[in-house]
Amino acid sequence: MSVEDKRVKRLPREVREKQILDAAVRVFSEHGYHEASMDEVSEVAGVSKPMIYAYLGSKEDLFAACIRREAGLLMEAIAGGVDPDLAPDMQLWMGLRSFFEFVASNKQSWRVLHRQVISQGGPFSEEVLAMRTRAINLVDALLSRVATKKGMDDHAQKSTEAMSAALVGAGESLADWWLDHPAVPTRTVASWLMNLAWMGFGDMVEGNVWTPSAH
Amino acid sequence: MSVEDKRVKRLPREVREKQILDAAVRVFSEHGYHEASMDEVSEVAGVSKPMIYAYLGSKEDLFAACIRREAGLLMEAIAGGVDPDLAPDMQLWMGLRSFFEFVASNKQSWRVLHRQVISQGGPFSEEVLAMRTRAINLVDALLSRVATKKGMDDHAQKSTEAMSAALVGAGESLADWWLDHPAVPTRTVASWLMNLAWMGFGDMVEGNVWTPSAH
Amino acid sequence: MSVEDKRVKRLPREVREKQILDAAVRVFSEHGYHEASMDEVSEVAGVSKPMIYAYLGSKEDLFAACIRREAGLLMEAIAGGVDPDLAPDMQLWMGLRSFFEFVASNKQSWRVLHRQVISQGGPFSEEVLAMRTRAINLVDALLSRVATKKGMDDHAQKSTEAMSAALVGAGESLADWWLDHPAVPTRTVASWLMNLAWMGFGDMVEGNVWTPSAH
Amino acid sequence: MSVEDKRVKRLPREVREKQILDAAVRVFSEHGYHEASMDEVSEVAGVSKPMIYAYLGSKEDLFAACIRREAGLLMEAIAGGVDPDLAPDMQLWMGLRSFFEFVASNKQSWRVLHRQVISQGGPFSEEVLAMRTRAINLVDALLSRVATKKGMDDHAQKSTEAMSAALVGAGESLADWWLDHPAVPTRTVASWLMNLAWMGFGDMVEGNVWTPSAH
DNA sequence: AATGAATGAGTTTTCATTCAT
DNA sequence: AATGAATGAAAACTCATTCAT
Repeated sequence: MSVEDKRVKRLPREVREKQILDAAVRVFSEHGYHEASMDEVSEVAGVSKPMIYAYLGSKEDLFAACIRREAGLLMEAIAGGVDPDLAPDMQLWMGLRSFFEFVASNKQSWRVLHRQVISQGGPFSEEVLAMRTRAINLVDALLSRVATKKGMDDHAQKSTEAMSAALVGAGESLADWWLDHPAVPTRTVASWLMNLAWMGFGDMVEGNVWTPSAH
Repeated sequence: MSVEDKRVKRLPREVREKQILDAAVRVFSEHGYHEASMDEVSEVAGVSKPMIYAYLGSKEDLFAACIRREAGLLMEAIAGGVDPDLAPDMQLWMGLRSFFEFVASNKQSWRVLHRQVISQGGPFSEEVLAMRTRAINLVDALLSRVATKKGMDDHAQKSTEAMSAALVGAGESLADWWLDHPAVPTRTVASWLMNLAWMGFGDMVEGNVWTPSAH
Repeated sequence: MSVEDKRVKRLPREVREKQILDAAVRVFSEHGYHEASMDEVSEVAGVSKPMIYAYLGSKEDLFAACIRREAGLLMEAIAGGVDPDLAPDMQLWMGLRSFFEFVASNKQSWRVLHRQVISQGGPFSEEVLAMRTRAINLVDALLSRVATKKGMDDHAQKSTEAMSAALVGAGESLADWWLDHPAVPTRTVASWLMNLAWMGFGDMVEGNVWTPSAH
Repeated sequence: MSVEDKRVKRLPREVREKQILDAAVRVFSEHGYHEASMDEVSEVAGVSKPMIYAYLGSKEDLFAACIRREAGLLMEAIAGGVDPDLAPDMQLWMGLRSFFEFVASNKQSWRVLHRQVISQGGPFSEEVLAMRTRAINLVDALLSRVATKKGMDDHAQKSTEAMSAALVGAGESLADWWLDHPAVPTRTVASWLMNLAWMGFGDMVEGNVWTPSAH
């Protein structure tokens, strides 16, 4: 009643910006970038449109700000859950768990991040692709350490980047699947992906590969 | 020069429909559904807008038609490359190769299919999600056969669906990565994903799983 | 089955024109001029649009042709029901009966005639107003004869035209009311209007008028 | 010159809404609903189209708003001119005078009200038919009082509704005729219709009816 | 700091009409 | 005689964006 009824006036900029971003994340996550309208954002935020433009800039800018903030939160959550002194496999494991935990408790954030991820070429590619690339690089770093240690040959090493991309995609897809199957516990989903990543990659590193010729 | 310069007149409906669909796939793949305008489609197709509406219906209908056609082609390509009498791993392998071959030679088709896949909630979710679901089910069928044969327990069996979703996501992501690294040969990319899928899943089926407690 | 299934080919012009006009009357009477589309007319007529344009001209022309034909039918029906040698009141009575009979058995014709009657300024004013004027003049002629005979003064005579307009409007409105109350027999409706016209006008002619001063 | 030349800026909503409605009434009365374009309304109103949609909704809504406003004015004018304590004939007389006075001084209002009245089936039938029905009921109430007092039999009583419809139609038609003959004074037109109504109906109530058999 | 008022520029969609066969 | 193919032109409507207060 108090929140919706009477618009609070004269708030400091910081607070207003947060209000607006919260509303924007909600609206973008519900309708997607294109179907979302600035009118709805302003309504949900309880703030007039000119304020949005004054504080956050154009619709595109606003979306970018959302992505940045939510991506930052996701990355923090993962980084916070991982101890960089642990062995790579434990790091991956902790990272995956943190990722799925984040998705579970921040569905809207996840949606807004993931929904437009694919749409290359759109007006916001940069923000979104940058974030995705960061994720891939993170995984790549871990995999590379393992590969190097095990003395993997050049060709195989070059593949870690591709594997990382594949794993990130697997994670995204699995997270989506999970949203439709909420009964599955976090650690179960995480362990599925962990196995896919670790065993699949591990075998490969060890030269234990599937080949058609074997058949 | 001849196709673009001078509008060919009075073509039979079939031909025009194909022209329009071709143009639509191109335009949608370049800009995405929302940024694409019917004006541009009509221009690229060399056909006036009323023809588009007369033959293919609304923008949404047109997009759905694109998805249906391209998804059909992709599925045909895969089905055509797979011999259902082979062992599951060989089927998966052939399927993956066909998939990547299709992506390589039909970049636009792939983009238009993949681009909007994530955007749940749009007006065309149905077409697009249906296609994705078909893909997941296909993989699931293969994985399940293996799991059953190896006497996997119930819990693990239940996971095949999730694994399939993850693998499809991995495939999509890897295909995207590949578009940026065209030097990599088809069979290499395919084998990477094959290993991830087969070895990762195979280990899991055999009870050879990674667990945090081991550390 | 035969009428709808297979378009009969190579019919003489007269027949085609009738087909088209029939369809047009039906379509116009159902949707009104503006909501009606040439596509629907052509479909209902079982004739391609170019034929319509070739035979009947533009949409406006087509509508005018409908009005002309139906108005002609109505006028014929009335004229055929009236014996010009009778006394004016009997002529009016017969005319009214014929009018209501026509409305009862040609609802579509009536609708297409009446519906757009009011819309002065539209593209078809002329046809439609001409028809209405003819009707008013017909009534006027009858009323004038009576007025003259009864030695009505100039001022009152001048009023017959106005009274005729009023009576035509009353007839239209009553016909509409009747369409919603089909249980009422034709002669009852006709007699209501007859009384309104004859007694009301008759009193007036005889100087038996209502005046506010009397109260 | 000042109103049309320079667009007055930043007016309160109320004022703009009135401006828009005024313009809409004018445009609709000139071209009718279908031929009128929102572009023209916006131009005449001196307001951009988005304002129209923001304040008054769709074209249909706008038209409905016009009808409602003008019908309200007409009804008020009539109600304001009638003393409900007077005898029925005086009420009818005062009502008719008020009606014609309104038509005389609000030609546009009358046109916009009357023009589409007939077009049943359009998207706005409801507004327009509702208004007409109100008018008919008003007359019916008066006529019924008389009929009851004079001990009219059931059958005849049932006819008052039809007579009311006829009289309303007569009034509409007469008003139209009058627009083309502006020299005739208001009270003359009103008295014509009054006589038609009162004497014609009065005779009927008294059993003084015209019958064909008398001839 | 904050907003109601306002719009330019675009979108999808439809329809009367005509050409080429 | 007859039509499938084709379009120019315009209509309703929306939205991101900004001005004046």
